[in-house]
Amino acid sequence: MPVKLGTLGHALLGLLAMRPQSGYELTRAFDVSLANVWSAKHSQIYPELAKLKTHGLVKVGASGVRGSKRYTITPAGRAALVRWLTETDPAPHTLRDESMLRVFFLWMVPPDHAAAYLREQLEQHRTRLRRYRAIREHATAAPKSGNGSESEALRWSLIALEAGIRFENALAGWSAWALREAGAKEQLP
Amino acid sequence: MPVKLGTLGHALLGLLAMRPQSGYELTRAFDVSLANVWSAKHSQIYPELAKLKTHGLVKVGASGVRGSKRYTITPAGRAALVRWLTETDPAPHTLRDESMLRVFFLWMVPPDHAAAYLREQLEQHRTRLRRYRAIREHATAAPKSGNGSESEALRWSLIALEAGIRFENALAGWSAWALREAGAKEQLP
DNA sequence: CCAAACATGTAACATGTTACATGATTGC
DNA sequence: GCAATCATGTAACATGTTACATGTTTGG
Repeated sequence: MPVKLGTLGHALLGLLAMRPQSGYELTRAFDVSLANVWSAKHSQIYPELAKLKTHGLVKVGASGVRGSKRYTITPAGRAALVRWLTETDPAPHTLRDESMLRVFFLWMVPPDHAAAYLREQLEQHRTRLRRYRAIREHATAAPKSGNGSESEALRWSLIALEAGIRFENALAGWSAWALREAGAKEQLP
Repeated sequence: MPVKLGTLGHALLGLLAMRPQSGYELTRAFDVSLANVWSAKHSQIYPELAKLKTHGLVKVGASGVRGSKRYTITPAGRAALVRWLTETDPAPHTLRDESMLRVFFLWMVPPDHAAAYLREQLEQHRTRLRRYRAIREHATAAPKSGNGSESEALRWSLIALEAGIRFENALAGWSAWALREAGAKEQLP
């Protein structure tokens, strides 16, 4: 019977399918490119890599200069990843958004505080939007060589990035609208 | 020293601030209105309510006909909720979106499967969009009486709903764009 | 030399999910 | 009578976070 992996295990396999990496590099990947869709700390990643290794889905190659372990995906690992992508449905809606949850309860605080909250949300969405756009401009400008896997993976990461851009743009628009909508009550004497 | 509550505890206080409810009703609230921003199962809710009660943030009134317990928020509970809203920052970006994570790895599967995946995402976003719009149309049409808290809470839940509508709309647009973008490679001979 | 970044791991705790367990009421 | 819904709880397991713990290398 094959191992039952969670989302984290598959995410690690997906990152290793692009190129072999160390646990440290994988940890950084969760902090940067993947940060907006999934996150994981190194304390969760190292044990999970050990688990993947036990089940033959990855293997460790030569140690790097500072004692780093280079993990490589095995054919069995690739097969497991493709099965996950083709034969299982994404866990329905794992969205947990504390920022939006708070909006439901803003009627409890003074109107000026609610407005301040929305203004801050607006600023945050705009900041992320600028950052994402900068990344996109940078990535599409660079010629970017590499093996086939890496350039194909880059192509799809840009597609995901576009989702982030549209998402932040929509939510920035919403924040501005909500700010007007929230104030509407007070405008009237 | 005051209790340290997680997001769930505050979400329960927020729901109880609108009106007293039973654990069962709160469970349903997480399945419907709040489902898109936060979720919780009854097995997590009942113990958390007990914890809130222990710390005097809620109290139980008369039992309902089928042995249901009517939880009511206390002044201390309201104070704790307001403190959370005004004095703490939202946990930075708790977004976990398995559907979008998978997009990063779609280069691994045959192009027709990747396209099928995106088409399914498009359908799901459109479906939710229709559902949200229906809820908005229904809610804005109804006169909806109730106590002050409830109508103010409704006002803010509609503001949150608008975010959901704009979000699904943006992501539906993205899905359609991604479908074209993904196919672009194959079009060329 | 020393701080920052590289690099890996474990332990304790918090949160969240699935499965087990039980019983009452309503509508057909 | 019986199925669906209402109603509450616990136990076992899985996942995720914070804190503890240690050692290397590079660059200024």
